[in-house]
Amino acid sequence: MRSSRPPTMNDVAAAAGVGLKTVSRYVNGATNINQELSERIGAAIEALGYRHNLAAASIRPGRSSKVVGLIISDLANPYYSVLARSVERVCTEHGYLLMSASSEEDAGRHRLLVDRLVAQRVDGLVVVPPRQATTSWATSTIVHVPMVLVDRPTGPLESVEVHTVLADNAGGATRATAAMLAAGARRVAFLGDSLELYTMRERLAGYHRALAEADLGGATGTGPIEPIVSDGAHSVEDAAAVVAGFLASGEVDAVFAANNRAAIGAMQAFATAGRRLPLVGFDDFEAAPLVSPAVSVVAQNVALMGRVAAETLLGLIAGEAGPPVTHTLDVRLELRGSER
Amino acid sequence: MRSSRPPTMNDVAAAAGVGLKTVSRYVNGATNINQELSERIGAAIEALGYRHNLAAASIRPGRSSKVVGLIISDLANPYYSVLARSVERVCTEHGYLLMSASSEEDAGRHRLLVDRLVAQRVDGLVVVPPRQATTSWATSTIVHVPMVLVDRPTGPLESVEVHTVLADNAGGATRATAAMLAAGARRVAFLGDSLELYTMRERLAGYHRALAEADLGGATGTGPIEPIVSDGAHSVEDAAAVVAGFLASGEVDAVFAANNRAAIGAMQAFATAGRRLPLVGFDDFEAAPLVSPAVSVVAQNVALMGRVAAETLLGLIAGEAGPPVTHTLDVRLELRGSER
DNA sequence: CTGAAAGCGCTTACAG
DNA sequence: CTGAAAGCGCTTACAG
Repeated sequence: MRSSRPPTMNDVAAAAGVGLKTVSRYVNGATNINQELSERIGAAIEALGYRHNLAAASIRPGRSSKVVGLIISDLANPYYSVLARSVERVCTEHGYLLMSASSEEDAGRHRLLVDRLVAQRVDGLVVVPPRQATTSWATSTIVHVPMVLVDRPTGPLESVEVHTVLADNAGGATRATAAMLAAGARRVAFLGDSLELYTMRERLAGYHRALAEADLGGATGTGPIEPIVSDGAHSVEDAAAVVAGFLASGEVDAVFAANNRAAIGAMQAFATAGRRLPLVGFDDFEAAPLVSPAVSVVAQNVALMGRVAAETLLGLIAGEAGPPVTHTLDVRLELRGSER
Repeated sequence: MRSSRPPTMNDVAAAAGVGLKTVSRYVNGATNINQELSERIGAAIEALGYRHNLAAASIRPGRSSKVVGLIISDLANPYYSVLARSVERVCTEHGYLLMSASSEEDAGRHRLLVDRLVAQRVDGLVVVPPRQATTSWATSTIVHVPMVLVDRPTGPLESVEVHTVLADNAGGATRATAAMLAAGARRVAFLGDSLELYTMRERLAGYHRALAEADLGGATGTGPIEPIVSDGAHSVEDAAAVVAGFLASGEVDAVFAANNRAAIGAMQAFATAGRRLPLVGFDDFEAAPLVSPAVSVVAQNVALMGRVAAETLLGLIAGEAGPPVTHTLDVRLELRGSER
């Protein structure tokens, strides 16, 4: 089916009886070409089935590949697929193609992907940093290719500043917790995933702040509010089990679910137990507005995060200078009923 | 930050005082290299910060780029992101990188993406065909690069057979419709998206078959069952409006929602009206098991479709011959309660 | 406006 | 086991 050797620009030049350079200009859309030569080249390309080879065209240093790399945790996770789509959209607008890869939250695999993408000579990288980097990967990568971080900042090992796009995790968590406190809850539990995750640490800090502010405000009038913290919501099942425990203990009267797996697990536990507690989740999810009562959430503008990251990267690629900046994007508290 | 000219293999060879070829062997993992030279090369690479240039390495004809292209409708759609993740996983297992792009169901953009990916010299393509191709894009593409179709077959304009991975859309629709008929429904409506979509036509055909079989079986005993068909469920809102109409008319006593936007729209219309009809959807979705009653669906094994497509493509790339085959994967009827 | 030459970073036969 | 030469498909100065 496929011929042994695909036709090259040289073949086209020979067939059209013109110089190689003229074919190159034709293919690259130069306008000032003799009408007749132009037609002969077009015919030769058609007849030979010639396809321009962008990979060959881009090996010359300084010439960009017009490909951007994206490293996320897992493309099947809606959070990351929306992010990827948003990055892709910006790339498309600027004539770039996207190469995306899932690190699966594995630092070794993350490192491998960075190296591979750099070897592939992408023009730049949008990266969700690995959970626990054991090497200063960002510092060594930034030397080779422009890079923007998203969702999480660099780790403590890094000795370089990088452009970063974050959501206001702490602020959102504070508002979510405060909403339940305002509705009369007193023993609000934090239900999150591993505190190795930057986003979880931030959300936990925000939760603590809300409790402290309620104390100061004398909102409850009966002494300090004790935090109740679980970082065991690695999966929906784990989260459901923890919440079942909350229900059984009788010591919890509201739940701040710090990611959407936690929120869904809580919903399952409520359904199983036949009774519910006030609930606010972090990150919106498809089912949230469809159940009864609809689940209140802190919603990140994921598409905007992707757009800002991609536009920042494209700016860097285009040569924009300036010190690295961290964008912290606002989140939205979506009150739908479950907070009371 | 980035030096003017990145170091090349030649620079490494000079710095290490060895031939270019030896550096090439070192970089490509050849084992039979003099220990001392090997160490000098390693040190030079480290000192210079050399990175292998895969783009340059792959321009030689016959040498693969180890990159696979994927064209889907929209990466932010969970159906496609799960498909993409599955393709990515197989690629990873075989040392390939994935370049994915969203066609947005636009034939022109689809064509552009195919051309761009071919120009980029991907080793192969996994493609969701465009809804309404006005050119024989598949026929002309297959000449340049191995290709596997997924979710939909080639259009009528194509004069070539291509490996294809499909779900049993018609069979699933028949079973979904039959389940509601069996539960006593008599006026089951089909609620789908544009019939320009292959999958919609197949699901509609399956729906008709279920009605015809019920007639033959004398399931209702009161004459032929009349089909009620709407292809207006382009969005959740549209679907909700159509279902609101069904409820108001009193002429519909069950709904087969032929995609998950239609199912979600139906749920919203039920919630608004305060009463529901038996419902079965096509394609599982996150909220389906979480609502009450839980929504019954026909579930495709999307991950398996991606895997089969990717493995077929990698086989083609590896040189496996044989006539194109169409894989039609089974779907699963997930009965959760809403069918009655 | 057009072409022959040199070169991009790398690998592939070919000698040693 | 190692290296100098030729070549991959293309673009970039440089002449005309």
